Amino acid sequence: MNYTHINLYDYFYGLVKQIPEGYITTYGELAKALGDIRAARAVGYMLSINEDPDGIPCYKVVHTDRRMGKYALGVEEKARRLRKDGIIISNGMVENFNERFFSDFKTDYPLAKLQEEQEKIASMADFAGDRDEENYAAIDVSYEGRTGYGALVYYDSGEYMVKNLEMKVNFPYIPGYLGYRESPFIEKLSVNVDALLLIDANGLLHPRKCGLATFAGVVLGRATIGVAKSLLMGKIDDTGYVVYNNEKLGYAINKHTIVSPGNMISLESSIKKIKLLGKNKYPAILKMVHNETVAMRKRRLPS
DNA sequence: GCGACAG
DNA sequence: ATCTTGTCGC
Repeated sequence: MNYTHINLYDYFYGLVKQIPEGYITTYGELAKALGDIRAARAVGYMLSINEDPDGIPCYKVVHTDRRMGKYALGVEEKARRLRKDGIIISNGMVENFNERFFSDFKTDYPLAKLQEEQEKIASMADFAGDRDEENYAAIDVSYEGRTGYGALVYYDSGEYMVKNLEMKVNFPYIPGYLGYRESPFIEKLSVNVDALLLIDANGLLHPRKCGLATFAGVVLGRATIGVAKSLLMGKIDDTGYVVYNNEKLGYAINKHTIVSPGNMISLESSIKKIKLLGKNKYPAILKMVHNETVAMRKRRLPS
């Protein structure tokens, strides 16, 4: 199945260029123009790694509470550039904020559209049944800026096999949209690997029931289980289930091992599988693949 | 004012 | 995830 492959970095930098001369906006307002306020931190991140500070005027972006915010070339330089545009700065705060606030972005709210797509993908997911594969594989990705270092560790009758993949990413980390960032890695790494896929993320346990494990599972037509290291949403009840809106969407093997079904498997069967892999601990194969991605990144980053 | 916010 | 350019809600 196909899904939207948007370059959110390019789209975002295009929005920043829309801020008119003499105006400022906020991290949050840019996030809303992208289609989701939850992207506010990603806005700051994308500005921070912007390679063209003269072409893309990130100094025009400030905090919602009027604080000036940070700048790669230093806050002094940010203040200098803002003052040159007629923005009044005192004590690190924007004084003429209301008069100079720009929010009229020309946008079609891409993240809002991706949310609709996630709902559609979730409706195609299969959260029922057992799996009888003996073989399983785990996938993870580590990052340095826009470069992702992905790995797959495949277990087959006593043997471990490793695959690696280095790729540029066009989508930042935004809570709730991990599928759009990491699915390309899962797609390429899992080719010709006949195994149940363990994904370092959630599946069903997601605001739109479309965490990375589900997203990639449906898109690739593969069986997946999500194993996250922390809670995205919901509460762990006294029997270990993660409950959200009175629905059991996941299960906490422990505080740092949160299981939820991805695709072609039930929650109960997912729990059984992960418990089999390592008693009540985080599965060793996920630890292995994570270590592998970190090693890849450090190899490429001699420090 | 502090926590929530997959990776 | 890395090593830091956020915002909202309790």
